[in-house]
Amino acid sequence: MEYTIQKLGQLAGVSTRTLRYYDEIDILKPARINSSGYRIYGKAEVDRLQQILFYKELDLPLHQIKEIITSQSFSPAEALREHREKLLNKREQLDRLILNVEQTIAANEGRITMKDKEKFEGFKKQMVEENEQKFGKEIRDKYGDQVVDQSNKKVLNMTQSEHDKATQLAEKIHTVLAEAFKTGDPAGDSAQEAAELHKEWLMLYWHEYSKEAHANLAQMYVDDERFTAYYDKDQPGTAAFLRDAIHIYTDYK
Amino acid sequence: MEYTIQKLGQLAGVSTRTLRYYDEIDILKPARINSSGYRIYGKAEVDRLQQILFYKELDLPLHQIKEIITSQSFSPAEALREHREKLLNKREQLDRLILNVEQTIAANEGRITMKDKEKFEGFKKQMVEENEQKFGKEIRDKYGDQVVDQSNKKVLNMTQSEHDKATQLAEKIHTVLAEAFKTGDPAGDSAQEAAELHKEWLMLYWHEYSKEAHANLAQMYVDDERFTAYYDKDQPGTAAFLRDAIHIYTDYK
DNA sequence: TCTACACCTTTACGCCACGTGAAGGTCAAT
DNA sequence: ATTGACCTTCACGTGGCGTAAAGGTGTAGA
Repeated sequence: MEYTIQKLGQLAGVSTRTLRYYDEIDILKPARINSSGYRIYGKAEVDRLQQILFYKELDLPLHQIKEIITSQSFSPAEALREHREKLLNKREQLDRLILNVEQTIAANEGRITMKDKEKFEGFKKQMVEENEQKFGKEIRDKYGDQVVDQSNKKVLNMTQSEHDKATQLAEKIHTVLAEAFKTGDPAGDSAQEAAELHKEWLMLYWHEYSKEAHANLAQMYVDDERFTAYYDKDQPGTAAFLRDAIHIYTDYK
Repeated sequence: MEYTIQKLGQLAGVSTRTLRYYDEIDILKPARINSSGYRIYGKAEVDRLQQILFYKELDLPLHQIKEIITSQSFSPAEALREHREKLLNKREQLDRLILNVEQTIAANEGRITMKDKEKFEGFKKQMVEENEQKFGKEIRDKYGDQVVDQSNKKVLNMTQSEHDKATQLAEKIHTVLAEAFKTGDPAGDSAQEAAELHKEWLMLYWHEYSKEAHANLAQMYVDDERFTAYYDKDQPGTAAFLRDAIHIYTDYK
């Protein structure tokens, strides 16, 4: 199959200018030039263009791409494996970024707090601070995507009235919880009322309720400092107290 | 919390040059200038930089970003929701690209064939040819990630000797299958031998075997033209014949 | 056969988002 | 008092094209 410059451009989704530029910098030459001086591309050029675009997707500069695919030690098969690796990396980074956005939304709604540093998780391309970057992932691994995702997903589709209700409930939890915290008894009436209210509040975000998930989430409030900071901001120890109350409420262990 | 230009740069993973440029083009001004002329950034600037980087991740030019975040009708909360949407879109596209790479690898190894057009699926950003773009996804939805992923994943980590063995087995399947096809009986000895060999071959790619997955894959060979083309290339109808043989072999239905 | 129109060509200037000096001032520690 | 890590402005360079401008080519229809 032979292609003119425009045909190839449409096939691959690039402009004719781009193809001429690639010709100019000797990274993709046409298979031949016809009698009128038109550039004609063949099968090999199609594959080569595909290779180029793969590398471009990884943000490699063209001169490096040129080096790579013109080097005689270049193995297309191996290169593809590496591509795949790097794309999977990129997807992980994108996932971090999505997590970041979701957390920023949550932070804006007062469901968690965020440190300045955390605001930029997912932007950094390098693997510096690998620990830090894995933060979100660890939470997910430990408590399951279910907990993190569900609460994020539903809130993003809430109506205004639902949202107002949630805010009101959250405030009520706060006052009842503060009252209960003074008694120091997580099994007491007010603490159990807080746990009950917390369940109600949770139902605005979750589709299904399970005691186990509720208890897990309570533990997460203690383990994840961003949640802890939110609950502890008036009285340190409140997050742990809420966890205890919920664990009693849910008969956990 | 206050930051000097370098501190903010490290926090956000951008260069000081970038921050000075953002100052220059009035997209991100420091909170104040100290007595020595140093740029000092505060909390509001941190948040604004985060917004800018979100938009940059979506490849918006800076002047547009400026317009957006300086417009008084700009709602950060809504913007975040939109961000999330677009990032999810981007991830879908990335998934298509990964699928593309995996298919290219498979094509190179002769497990499927690929048309020129398909070589560029996933590069095109627009939603033209929506049907075509969903192709890979549909296969996944229909047969489950398990079937597609497992066969892709393991082959990418195969050693040379494993790979040689796979190639030999594939050839043997081909000859036995061609022989069986002549008899026309998918329940016959040679057809069942082909099915058995196909299972052996499969075990080089899969971690676990189940009759159901095997039967499903066989049906996919018929439904997905790329596989069909591979099996039918010598004798049309071979893919369907293999499916029948495997369905008998696995007692499917 | 003329004309329209969609192609193709080369040449050349422009642009964005910085990178990379150069030349010099500031700050904290030694 | 010196070092060295900061900061400043000014200014030129660059990558990967976009976008005319000016002209040649191919073919379908009047």
